[in-house]
Amino acid sequence: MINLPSDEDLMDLSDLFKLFGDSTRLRILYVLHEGEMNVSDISDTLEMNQSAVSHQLKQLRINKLVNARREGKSMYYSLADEHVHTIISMGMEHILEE
Amino acid sequence: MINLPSDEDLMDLSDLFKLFGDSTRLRILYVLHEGEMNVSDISDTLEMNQSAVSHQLKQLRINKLVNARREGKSMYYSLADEHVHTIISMGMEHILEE
DNA sequence: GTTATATATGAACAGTTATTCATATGTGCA
DNA sequence: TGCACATATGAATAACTGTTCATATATAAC
Repeated sequence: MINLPSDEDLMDLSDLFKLFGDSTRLRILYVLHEGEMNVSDISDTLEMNQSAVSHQLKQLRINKLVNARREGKSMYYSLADEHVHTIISMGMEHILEE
Repeated sequence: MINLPSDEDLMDLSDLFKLFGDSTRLRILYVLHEGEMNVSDISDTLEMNQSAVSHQLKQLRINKLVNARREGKSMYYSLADEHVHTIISMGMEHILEE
């Protein structure tokens, strides 16, 4: 007999991985791995539309992959969790191996 | 200055994570973590359409997350890579923590 | 208050994707 | 060869998702 996680956990888990399944969000996570950064600097660094960045940051925030803090007019984002780095590293190992 | 992976690597990486971003494929991977299994048994275990399972297995195979071998009329699938297990475990830790 | 800057948000559109159905291919056996 | 079983595949559909544009909200300085 096979011991599957509950449907709820499976949904949560696939929702989590969906976040990593987009190269834009991966780029944002890579940038934040260097340290916290505000929205305009992220947009400039990645040469992306501010609105697109903001939409993606919202998803990352809701799913607790990043933290946000306000400083004056700016919002600074940072990685929330060491798992983020581990998951990306494992994935990178996989694709680079062969 | 930030050291981003190449665009190609980022695409490969997001494509890899997309595979984990679907609860059907996660269920298949969980089942295969118990050991190799053929397509009909996977379909029965997960109460899924045979065609749907086959389509998903094809994606997993193309992306080298599973191996396939034929035995008579049946095709037996198994996990291809220890990274699969590590990635899922890290994800599960993340969602269960809080 | 007004204005400028920074970020967030809603709606719309285009592109992608999982599932289903029907059918094809492959294998074993009589 | 013919038939049954196992799996794969192509097309169609429905649902989802990322980006853009326009605009709203928030903060600071005046």
